[in-house]
Amino acid sequence: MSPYHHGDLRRAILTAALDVIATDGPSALSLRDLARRAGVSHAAPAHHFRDRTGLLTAIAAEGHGLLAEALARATDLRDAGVRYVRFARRHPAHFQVMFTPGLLHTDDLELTTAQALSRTALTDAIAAATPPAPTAAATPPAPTGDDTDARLTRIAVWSLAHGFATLLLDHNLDGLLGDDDPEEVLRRLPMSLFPSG
Amino acid sequence: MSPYHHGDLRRAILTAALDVIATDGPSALSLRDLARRAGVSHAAPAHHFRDRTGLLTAIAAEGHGLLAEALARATDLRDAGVRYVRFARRHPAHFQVMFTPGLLHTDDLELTTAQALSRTALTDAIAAATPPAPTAAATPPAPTGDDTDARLTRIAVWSLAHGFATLLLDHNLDGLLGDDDPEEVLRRLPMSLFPSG
DNA sequence: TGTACATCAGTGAACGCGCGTTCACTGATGTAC
DNA sequence: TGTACATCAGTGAACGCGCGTTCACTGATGTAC
Repeated sequence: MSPYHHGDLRRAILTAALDVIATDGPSALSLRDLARRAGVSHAAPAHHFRDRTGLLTAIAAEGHGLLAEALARATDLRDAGVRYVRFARRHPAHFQVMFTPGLLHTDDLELTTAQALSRTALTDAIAAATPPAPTAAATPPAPTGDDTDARLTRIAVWSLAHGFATLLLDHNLDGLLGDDDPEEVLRRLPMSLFPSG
Repeated sequence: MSPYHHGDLRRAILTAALDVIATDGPSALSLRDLARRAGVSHAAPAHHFRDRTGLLTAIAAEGHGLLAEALARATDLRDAGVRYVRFARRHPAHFQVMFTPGLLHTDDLELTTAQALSRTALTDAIAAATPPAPTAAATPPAPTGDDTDARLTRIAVWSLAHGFATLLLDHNLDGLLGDDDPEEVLRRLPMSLFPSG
């Protein structure tokens, strides 16, 4: 019993870290604590992740991969937003880490690759969902180029989904949502932003 | 020189704390460090803020006061969004702290009072700006009560502004904004969400 | 104007703690021949 | 099938550090009489 080699210590530490982050935030992370949770000597984690930042970087990269995967299946723009928020709720620890570059080795190759993946996924969802027609009644059919429209749309959708997810995770919407299902509220939320539905 | 009494140690520590938070985040705060920065013995801060959490709670309360003040001057809904983001940019440390209840003494009276103030300010801005007419073309003139509309509007505007501010502060929009003024982009952003403009 | 006393703000030494890092090590695994 | 060797994963003792907290203290300020 208790063999010398752990089997999959890397995964075990990641899992423990996700647990800690989801409960107490990234600042509560300590390599020694994670080693303890994985039943391993305190110096072991350094073998797999150079340091705290390396560990967080690995989590962020994994998160971008998962997010890209989720967004790739989006059927339209509204669905992309819903999937974004769903991702944040299912993987709160990843979500909390992946958009705070101060915690990460921002030049890590694995990370930048995964980031590009999730960015592309969001851009694709928007490109697929927006023929150039805006729905605002007051403005004429968009004399500006599609690029500008797509860019503004992207910022708007991303901001909305990101803000909703952030406020939700930090319990700032509790009072406003009552017992309603957050996902359902989100779906009904920004009608005019989602012309495809 | 160097009189025994500091003069306004409380303010000095707050200022130092805001500086640290804006630079390295709330997790970088240590009371000893702040005492050092204020040129005061390390046990002094405890006189004014019981502990780290007490200090952060004071900052959050101050932040909600400042936000309420800014929002109270809003002329319409779009302006409220702009002011929200402007607040986040001018007071990044306050902003970072005030919506993460995990860092705070959530039952602190000063805090809850200030929170109520900023919430009211946002609600007022929305109530003033939205006669019950929704702009979405596909739906009939809103058979549901005004309350629902106002609630959804509030969540949408808040999410959008909050998401934009958060992404902006963490430099996640750098690539998308280029050299454009963030405030200007925000203003043009969500046309259909701001029927009054 | 003077004295006594309470209150408040800040001091500085001491404590125990958990942390990251280093380092020589040992056990397990795989590969070459 | 067997042996030698390299490589990798994890150990455990030791270190120095900054932290929060406690505590008896002292200097400054204000107020009552």
